[in-house]
Amino acid sequence: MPRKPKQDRSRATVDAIVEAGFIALSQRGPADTTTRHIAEIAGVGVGSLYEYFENKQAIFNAMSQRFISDTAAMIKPLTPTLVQMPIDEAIRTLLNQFRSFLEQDDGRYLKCVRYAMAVDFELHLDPLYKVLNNVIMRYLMEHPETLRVSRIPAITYIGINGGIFAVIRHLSDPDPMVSFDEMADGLASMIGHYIAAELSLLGDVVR
Amino acid sequence: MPRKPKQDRSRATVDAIVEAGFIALSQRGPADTTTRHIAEIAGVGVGSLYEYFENKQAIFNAMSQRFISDTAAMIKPLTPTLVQMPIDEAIRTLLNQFRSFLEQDDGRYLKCVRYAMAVDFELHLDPLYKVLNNVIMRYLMEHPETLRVSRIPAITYIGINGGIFAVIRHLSDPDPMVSFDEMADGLASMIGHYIAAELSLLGDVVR
DNA sequence: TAATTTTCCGAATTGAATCCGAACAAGCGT
DNA sequence: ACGCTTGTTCGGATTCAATTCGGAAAATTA
Repeated sequence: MPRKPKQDRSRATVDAIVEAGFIALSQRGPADTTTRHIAEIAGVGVGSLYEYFENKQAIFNAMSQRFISDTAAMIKPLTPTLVQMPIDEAIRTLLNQFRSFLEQDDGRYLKCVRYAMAVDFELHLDPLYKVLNNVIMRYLMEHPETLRVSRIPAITYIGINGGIFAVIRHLSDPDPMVSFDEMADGLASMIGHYIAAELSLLGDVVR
Repeated sequence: MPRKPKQDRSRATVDAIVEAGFIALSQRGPADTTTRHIAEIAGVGVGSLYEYFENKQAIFNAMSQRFISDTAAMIKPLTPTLVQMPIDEAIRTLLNQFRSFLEQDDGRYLKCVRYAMAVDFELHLDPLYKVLNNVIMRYLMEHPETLRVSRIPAITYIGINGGIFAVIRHLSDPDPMVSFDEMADGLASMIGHYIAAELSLLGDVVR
């Protein structure tokens, strides 16, 4: 029965715990991250963890949620710029931004995603999907001719999921077959060509 | 210091333990899968687990390895058939086979893969990559004109990683935006169109 | 069969996660 | 300022799962 923090002091404690979770997890890995480590790094007693979190797993969940909402917050302001770009450039930009985001703070997020991310990913990824879907929707409205491309929902689904996991996997891969830029370029031109092919097909039919 | 099994009896025990791991994990989830459960399901004493496995994590690792090698073994014999198909049909076939494979035995594998990251077992994907790369290499040799398509390594990388994770994620998604077939069709036509677009581009240059 | 090696076991140990009640701080009406 | 209620912190005590260990049982060898 964890409580909700009512005062500023306790909100700061909760924050410190989540932050300490990122530090501990990225430093020691999942096996050696104990509640005492987290408490020590956060500068609070072990007992305090259980004031606001059901159990250790709940701390990881909170971290996951914060990570996703931070990612979404990072992408949201890019929307206006992205929708003005050619599709392939937009994808390259997005992938590169995601990469720097994951690598900031000495790769803290990246290390954590590797471990903690998938506990329940459908639940936590939601805000990120929302933002990305929004980007795509605005893109379509900005370029109305692309609305006639078929299989847009399926391509969106694959693009988003494939993109997210390909980036994470690539950054975790000690010996990737292709460079990051090559991969980004590959995904960008795959989707770019798909749309071009669909549009020219439409042109043929209309003609 | 876990030992290597020397007799048939002990090899059967090791097998039973790994098998019990799959059953326990898919039935109770990662948090409630204890060494005692695994031992009980396997029909051995708890102590026996540690005769052949360093620790609980090592059991999960063995499961991961078995899962990947089973997957690779499932795909390998499909190679000759796949390389004769049009690319989009080959992709659809592969994705559907992967799906049924994951869903066999009441989704035992699927559930385990979902928990995979939660339990922190690194998927030892290497053997699977090897088989898939082999399929692609033979495909290219069977259809030499496709060798001139650019960015083949990058597209391969994205296709494999995107494909694996898109399938797993889709099958775990309680409310997917698109049907499985739509997704498979999307990936298939995306790659199909990419290759077609690249080839027609080459044609223009040559002409 | 006796000696040796391999396998199996489960009670005892260990250590991390979790609980809990006492002590400390903040808000609040008087 | 003062007492009262509510929010917050803490760390020793408790609980429970992972792991160990020493010896019994089974298989193998000679």
